[in-house]
Amino acid sequence: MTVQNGAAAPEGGKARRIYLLLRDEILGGTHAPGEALPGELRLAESHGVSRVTIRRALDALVGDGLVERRAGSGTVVRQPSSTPVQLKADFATLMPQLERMAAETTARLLSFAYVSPPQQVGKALNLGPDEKVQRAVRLRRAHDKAFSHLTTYVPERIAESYSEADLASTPLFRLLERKGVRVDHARQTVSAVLATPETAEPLETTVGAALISLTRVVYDASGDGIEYLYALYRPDRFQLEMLLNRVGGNDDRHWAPVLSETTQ
Amino acid sequence: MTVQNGAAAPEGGKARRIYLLLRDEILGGTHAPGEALPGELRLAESHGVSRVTIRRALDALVGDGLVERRAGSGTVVRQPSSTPVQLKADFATLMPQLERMAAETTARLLSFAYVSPPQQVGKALNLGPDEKVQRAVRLRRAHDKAFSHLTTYVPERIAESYSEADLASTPLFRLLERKGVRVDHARQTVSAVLATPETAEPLETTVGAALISLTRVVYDASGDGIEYLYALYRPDRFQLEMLLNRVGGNDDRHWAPVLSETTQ
DNA sequence: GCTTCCTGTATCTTTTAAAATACAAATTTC
DNA sequence: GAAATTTGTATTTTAAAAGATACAGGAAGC
Repeated sequence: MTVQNGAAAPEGGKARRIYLLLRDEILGGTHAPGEALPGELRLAESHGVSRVTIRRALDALVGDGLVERRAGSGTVVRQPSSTPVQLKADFATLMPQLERMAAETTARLLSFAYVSPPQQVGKALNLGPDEKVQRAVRLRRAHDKAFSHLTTYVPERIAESYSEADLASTPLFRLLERKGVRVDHARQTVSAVLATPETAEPLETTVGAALISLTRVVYDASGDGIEYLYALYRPDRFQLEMLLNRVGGNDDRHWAPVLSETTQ
Repeated sequence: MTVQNGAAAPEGGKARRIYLLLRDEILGGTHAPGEALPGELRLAESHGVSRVTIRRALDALVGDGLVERRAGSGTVVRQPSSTPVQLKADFATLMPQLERMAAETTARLLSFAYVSPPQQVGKALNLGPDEKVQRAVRLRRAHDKAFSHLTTYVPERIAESYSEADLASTPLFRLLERKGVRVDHARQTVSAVLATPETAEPLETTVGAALISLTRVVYDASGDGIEYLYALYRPDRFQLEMLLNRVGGNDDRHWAPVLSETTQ
């Protein structure tokens, strides 16, 4: 990553790079709705490319409905008429959020199979070398817009207590507790990844777009891994949010998450 | 984003796209260290490009020191010798973590100025139309490797109580409390963005790489905004982690974050 | 030792992207 | 209404990326 002595990273289409950057900035709020972007000539100069290239990037943004151009006037960020509702999940109390959310959202099962676990999954769940896992890939939509791509791995011995049909209708969580698994604690990690051809397509986005990734490993009371979740979220349609309070006395002031109801 | 009626997004350099994807997968653990990648021919087929293009992408990975190639044998993911230490921060108790971390890390001030706030910042801090803010951009390194890029906005009336030199030596947080600001609560949001030319360079990464973004707004007891933080993290050098416990009785079982010491 | 599967290397062609440039037309500003 | 600024459009040229193809050479399995 740091070492750049060998071959340099391929530059890649400049128009596309600028398209992705501008899109990111617009969705991220750097360019607020209603605000005019810098002129094409200015953009060309600041990005070190020709105006034609800037134009190609802007064409794509117009195609996405993110900006409007007016000859002679400028290019303006559109009001996000189509996505006024952005889903938010609270970090601190994640599950209840998700369960409540499940009412408004639909989940589609994209794939379902028993496979040998990827190395990292086997390690996290502490599986034997020949133990198999059930892998399920689901796509969640809200208001007919895909916002998350979930891949779950469950050890075969636990997974065999429910069917594919159960999974399609009931949250995995409920199924496990019904079976008598005593869910105890979990560890989750948040990161960022690029959309691949496999994940971009169901999420209705572009290869190379930034996605939030969340990895969660759930354990039972005895410390055995129960479930490995790898979730991808479109940052423009889903946010992970959390409230913190400053607590404690003078010597030990620190932050603690607010556990009450959802923010907002 | 969804609407693809207008101009399609520019395709962009395929070699670069594949380079970024493979890099992402390697750093994300999909291809474990020591494991052989699929052969060039296989990769070419699965990505729908020629072998030459795959080769260009792999060349760049070799240049980054992420993979090793052996003629006749294959291409293998290298053991990450250079970055064995990955920093982790706990979400639930973020600040203590950061303060402790500050001991091992260095921070460099990249820019310091009083400016008119971006629209989103002004709104979040509930500033008047002509109120200015102090903007400071800092770069954090650990073991000589940059891992985070921080931009903070503080209303002018609060910021004027400390100098640029203070900021370089003392955490912003301490400065505020010393001044008598009663830090009360905060709201933070995690997302994912692409590295821009401006952020990629100091973070020693590539334009178009995925970065974790964290936005935090800190309020005082009366609800006034004190600080707006926009942080970018390299996902390969920094992780946001959090432990959860399953708590509550039968009727109201839910998750609660573990507040004790760091995980790991 | 033979076969198979892989990477290394080289050349040539085709395709695509980017740049340079010029000018028309709409809009704002003064 | 003149000037300046901005987007719209078109053409030509240049540069870069991708593809197709062929063959040499190392490594592993049988």
